[in-house]
Amino acid sequence: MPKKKSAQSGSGRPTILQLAKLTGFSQGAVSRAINGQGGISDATRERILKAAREIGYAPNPSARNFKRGYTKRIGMILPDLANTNYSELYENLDQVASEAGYSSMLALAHRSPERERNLLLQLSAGEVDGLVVNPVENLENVDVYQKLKAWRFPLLFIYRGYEDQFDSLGVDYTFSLRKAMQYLRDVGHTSVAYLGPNRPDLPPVGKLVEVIRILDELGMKFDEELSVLGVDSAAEAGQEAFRKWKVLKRRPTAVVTYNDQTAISLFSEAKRLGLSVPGELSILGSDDIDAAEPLELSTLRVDRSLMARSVFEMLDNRIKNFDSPIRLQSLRSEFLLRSSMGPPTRK
Amino acid sequence: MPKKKSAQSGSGRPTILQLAKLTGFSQGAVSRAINGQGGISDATRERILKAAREIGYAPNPSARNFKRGYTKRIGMILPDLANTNYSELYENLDQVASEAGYSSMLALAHRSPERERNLLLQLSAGEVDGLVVNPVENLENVDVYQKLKAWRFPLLFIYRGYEDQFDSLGVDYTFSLRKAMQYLRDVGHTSVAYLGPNRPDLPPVGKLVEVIRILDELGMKFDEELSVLGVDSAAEAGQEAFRKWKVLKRRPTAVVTYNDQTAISLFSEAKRLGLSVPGELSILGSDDIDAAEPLELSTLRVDRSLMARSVFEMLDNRIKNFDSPIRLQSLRSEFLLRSSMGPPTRK
DNA sequence: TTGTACGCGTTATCAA
DNA sequence: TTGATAACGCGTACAA
Repeated sequence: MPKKKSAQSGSGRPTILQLAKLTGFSQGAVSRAINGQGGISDATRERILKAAREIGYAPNPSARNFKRGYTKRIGMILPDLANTNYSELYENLDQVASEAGYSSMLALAHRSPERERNLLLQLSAGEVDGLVVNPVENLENVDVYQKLKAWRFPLLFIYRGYEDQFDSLGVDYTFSLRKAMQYLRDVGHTSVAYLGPNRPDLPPVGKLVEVIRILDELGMKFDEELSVLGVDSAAEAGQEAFRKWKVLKRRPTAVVTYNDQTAISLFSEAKRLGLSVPGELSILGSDDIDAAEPLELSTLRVDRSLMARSVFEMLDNRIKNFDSPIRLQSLRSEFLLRSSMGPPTRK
Repeated sequence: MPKKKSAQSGSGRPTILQLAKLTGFSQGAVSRAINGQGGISDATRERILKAAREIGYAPNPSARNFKRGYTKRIGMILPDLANTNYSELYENLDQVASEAGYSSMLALAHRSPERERNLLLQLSAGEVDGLVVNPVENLENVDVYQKLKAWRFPLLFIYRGYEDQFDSLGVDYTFSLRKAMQYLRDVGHTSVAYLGPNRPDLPPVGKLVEVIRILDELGMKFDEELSVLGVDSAAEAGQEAFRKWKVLKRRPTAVVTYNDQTAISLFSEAKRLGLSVPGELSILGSDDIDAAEPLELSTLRVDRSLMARSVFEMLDNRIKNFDSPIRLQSLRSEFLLRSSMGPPTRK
């Protein structure tokens, strides 16, 4: 544990007091110079800033934040950085925030609701001025969200909303999914299966609902029997799917997957078994992660730079005006046709 | 800008004082209870902690860090999160740190030396107890590094060292590269070309040096003429390479690339041109990013979980004992043979 | 075992 | 334009 260094010890970093002593001005003058405020002559500001640069003085952020009561920093809580979706979103948010004079902070919940809870409580206690959260699970930490709201702490949810009580920014897959399904129909597919983590014993949620509804709209069949639900690990989704189809002695001609990782797993397994993609199996992923493009995987993409801008804009607005009305926004995703989708080969 | 809320206003978060008033104990007692220290009876500790949980009290981190003089937090400065290499390394570091009772903080330099400079100065001023840095460029910010050292601030460099003046953790490609080159020789390749950002007008550095040396050792030829140096963008490396080879009317049978992104670009272009990989072109990448595995790209990999553990261990050691001797450590990488490398087809 | 009081480095208010 | 000074919330030394 590093001992706290006393201010007069020569070794530690310089404080505002040392800079004051060095330049001969008062603490207050130095503070005004550093923070670019008025009430100081250009000459003294110049001299103070020059000295600051020379000795490498930077204000102690803890002391500054503590005193100010705000940080000019926003935080983002994500489950992990497992796919490009997250890392690129954060990268963009950091960029946007810094252009607007904020800094940013990333915290990982590592898929643990308890850790999310602690992060929420700690970060909101003065580490950041506002928080954008992709919640790990559904209803685990709602009490904390409510508490933060009662404390007037700005909170924005992404990818999921909370009963219109908080700002939220989601992704709308309806349009892109419809385009994708239309394409499949147009090239000759009549039914489509699904591969994803949805629990088979519960009513369908999320993207699966949309798929079913859209297929119905388009007069196509959702092949429930050949769908593979409840796959826990994206990495093994492909093997699991082919195992099921082997037992059934039947295969779908087209599969919509939960995300690109799942799709790639399916794709790899198909290749391994010597199947032609898209001839014998058309595959649609989702997210457009890095690996999707070189593999020529069709996917659904949301503009992550735009998403970052929206996220920042919404949160910044809530920070500046906490009592403004709740906003529920949705970003449209687009369909990227690549060669993993195409006409089925006739037997 | 959020106005600072006064402590007595009912809306903001509770402070230690409010918790004291609520429970009827003093500020000091509450502090001791929260921090699990002695000098307090179990009964009162119990009651205070219970009340804290109920109202969701969490100590203000700025105030706490400010007072303590340390943060129990480490920081990591990376150029970006462009590849799995970085995001996974940070993810692992965060995990390791939190297991050791630290929190962690990620900052992105966005490839700007100036931004790196500011981050270095700000974060070291009391945001974190130590910093691990993957420096953006070579000698731009050395003065800051020196200054931090003079201030006794713990600093660890990764992927690059600074003249034995700072702890550093690098990656040693010698062994894995030799294995890869041996494999190429054994299956019948006699010469190897290189594709990467190295400036063609300067003496070779980094991995290229190793490649040349190892090929020489193994009695193989480094094909300088067919090598493509100075490629600025990894995404367009493949096109650039084939353009050069078209002019020369000659192609290498095996190419070592700077990293997986470069390799994938080459791979994609080869496929687009109808070439067989590895028959007509063997390709070696480096980093083992997510996209490498489904593409069956051979690559060089360093165990990122091990790397994170080493990083933390070294930095933690420097934090706890600043005057311990400098450590220069190197992690061995391993060769992953996948189907992008194989025997050349005879004409 | 408990409570009181001081100071950490900074910003901001007020008087000079 | 300047300098002195009062907080900010917390941890802790010391007094009770």
